[in-house]
Amino acid sequence: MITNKMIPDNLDALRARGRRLTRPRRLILDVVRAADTHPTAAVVYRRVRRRLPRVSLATVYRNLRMLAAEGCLAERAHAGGLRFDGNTGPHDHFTCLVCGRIYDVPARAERGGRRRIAARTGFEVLDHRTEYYGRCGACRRRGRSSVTG
Amino acid sequence: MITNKMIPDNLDALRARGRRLTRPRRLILDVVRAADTHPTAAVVYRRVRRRLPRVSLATVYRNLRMLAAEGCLAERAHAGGLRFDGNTGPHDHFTCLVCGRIYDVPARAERGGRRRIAARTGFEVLDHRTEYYGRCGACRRRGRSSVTG
DNA sequence: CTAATTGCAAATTATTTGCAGCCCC
DNA sequence: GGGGCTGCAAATAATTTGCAATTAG
Repeated sequence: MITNKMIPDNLDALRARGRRLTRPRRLILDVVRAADTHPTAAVVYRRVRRRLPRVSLATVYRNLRMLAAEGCLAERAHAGGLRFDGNTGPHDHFTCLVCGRIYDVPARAERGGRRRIAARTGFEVLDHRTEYYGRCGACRRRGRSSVTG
Repeated sequence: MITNKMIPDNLDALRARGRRLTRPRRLILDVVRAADTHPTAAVVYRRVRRRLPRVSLATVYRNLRMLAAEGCLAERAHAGGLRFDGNTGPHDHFTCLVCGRIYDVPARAERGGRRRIAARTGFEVLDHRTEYYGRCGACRRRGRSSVTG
């Protein structure tokens, strides 16, 4: 089990870089970190507004982008828009083709795949990421087909 | 080396499904298949119009989506918009962080990663895909840093 | 204090849709 | 010749930006 307590709170590092820790900013980061699956900007916006109703969508977008640039969270392009991931540690993703939810799964062990690509292509490989697709436990139990919905 | 000759020309299969092989449709598929890297809808649109200047952007979008649904090409969400891939065989991708180009690379051998995920999560894993990130050969030779551009 | 940050509204960008006419099969 | 397809233009959806007012440090 991974909790936020185990992840060093890089808010102080942010402050050191001249970023201010405003109420909306803290809350946006909290919401993303507390999220079960990987929320879109719109979802973050709705959750943030439950506690701070004056926050604008523009502020949510600005902060999500800034926090991603600062390494406090990860930004990922998806069909239907960007999604944000409060887990910055190494891990892979599983996308349920039925319900669309995206789950974190433990990272696959690295067995020289990067080196192999580099050797074959002459490219400099700096990072890699694996995505899995299928049917999650909940949808499986409900007997929902991944094709017919 | 994989060539289009080895991929059965599923245009006939399309026709069998009641789809018509119009001039724009053929050309759109040709353009995507002939593309070096993975074009956006806008890029496909520009290339198609070089040969068929009356084609509209809406037609390009409609056909890209339809051809993807029919399995003639693959659609992938990326920062900056959707991209399309004429190579429907199994392969992974390498994204150059300097120039943004996306290259096909041979698929990593499957070593039980899917089974492992299934065992740990109880999910039904149907597919998986690995993305590599780094600096491509051209950008490397030009000495462009992946950070400073 | 004062520069970063915000809310609001308007601007961009990406993608989809409605519909009358066109053209594959 | 009839229904799928197309072009055009207008509609949505997603994201960004300008700017005066606000606020953290």
